[in-house]
Amino acid sequence: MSSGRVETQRTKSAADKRRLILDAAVRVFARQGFHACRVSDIADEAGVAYGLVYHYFASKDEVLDTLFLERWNVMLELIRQVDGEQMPVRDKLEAIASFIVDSYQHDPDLMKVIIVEVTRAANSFGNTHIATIREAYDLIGGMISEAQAAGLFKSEIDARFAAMAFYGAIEQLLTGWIFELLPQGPEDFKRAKWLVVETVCGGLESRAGEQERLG
Amino acid sequence: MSSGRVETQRTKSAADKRRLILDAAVRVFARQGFHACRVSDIADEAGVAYGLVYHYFASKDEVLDTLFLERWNVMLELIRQVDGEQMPVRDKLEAIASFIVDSYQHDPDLMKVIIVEVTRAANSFGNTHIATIREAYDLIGGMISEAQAAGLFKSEIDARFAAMAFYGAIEQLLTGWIFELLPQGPEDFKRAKWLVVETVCGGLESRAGEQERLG
DNA sequence: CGTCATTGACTGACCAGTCAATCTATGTCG
DNA sequence: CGACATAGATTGACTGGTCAGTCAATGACG
Repeated sequence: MSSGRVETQRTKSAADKRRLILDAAVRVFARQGFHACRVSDIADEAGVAYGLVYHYFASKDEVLDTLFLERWNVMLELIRQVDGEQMPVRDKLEAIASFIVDSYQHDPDLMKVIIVEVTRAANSFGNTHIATIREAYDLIGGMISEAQAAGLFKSEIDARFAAMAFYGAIEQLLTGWIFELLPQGPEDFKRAKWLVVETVCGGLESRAGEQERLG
Repeated sequence: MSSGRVETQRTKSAADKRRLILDAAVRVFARQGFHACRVSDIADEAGVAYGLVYHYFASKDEVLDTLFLERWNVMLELIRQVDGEQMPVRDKLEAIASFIVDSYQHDPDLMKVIIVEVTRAANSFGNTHIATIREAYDLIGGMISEAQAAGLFKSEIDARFAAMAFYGAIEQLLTGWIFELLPQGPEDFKRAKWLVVETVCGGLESRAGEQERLG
């Protein structure tokens, strides 16, 4: 029992150091960018020796890979779960938007790193993880496709394109927050979740506007 | 007259070298990424000596700055022009979407570089050019705001957020093409222009779907 | 004492930017 | 016309600094 506790303690302690480094890396990557920062910056931020980073990770790249995969897999799980449930498309899309916005609200640095250093980095990490990234797009595309088959969504708009537009709209809101171009109070986050879904599903046009255009 | 022609010839020739370097840089940046490429790669690609790059540009950064500003300013001009014209919002937004999609179709490498290396690079070039980038978002936001004031667009959706969602949707389509996740035939480009506007203005929901949701 | 965690000085490679030399085109003047 | 002058274009070897990754030594703990 005592040895078990101690064992757990030791393991936990080791795991904590690893996490300490990961969390420090998030802050450093967010502050300076992946390329602009040195591995020693991460070690310093974590309060550990330079070499320890290489005890837990094979390379600087692997640190970012780990951060990305950790978060993206949680999101994939959420999307898969939502996908399996019986609920209106609109609610499904709102659940996804909510998750992403909540992720940003909870850890803006991490989401900044993921967006800035991975999902758009077509020549480096983005390319490495393209299959994983794509999975999210495909799942969303599937949901939209289903809604189209059910007659709830227009069929003229290719589901894959619509999925990208939807995801892109969300990511750009985060980008707006990252660049401090959009207000980010609790109320703004809450409204943003609804706003993206309303824009993409219901459209920006008011009933009157739409009628005017069509009439 | 003769000396004038010769003068023009010389000037043009010098300008051509500069352009040669810029065009080569686009290809190299698109292929390898800004950070991963060396200045010598640009020189080699352009078929000029290493030092000549520094005759025309103060630094590697300045090459990318130049490429970005050249293109972004053309876009800003287009948006301003559209903004000043008397035409339906939908057509204005479609003009913008068309311009961006056409830009990609005409020079995918350049748009890849601008999106990947600048508009999302929150810690480097994106931050440098944030004021210029923002101008585009603001102009689009202004158009949406006007449409809301005229009762054509819903007023519940903050115009700045809507503008980001709209722009983000377009940029994500380009990202989809860049990562080769979306088909990119001439027909796909044509439909994409319409699709983004239809999604954002009219919404994905079919009349039947919307009625079902509301009823 | 054996195992794993931790340390940080060191190395080897890499590359942006410099610069002195060379070339080319044009202008000028005897 | 030809010799010389000037300025800008062009060249590429070189330098100085940076930094990812290594490793031998030390510490902690059972």
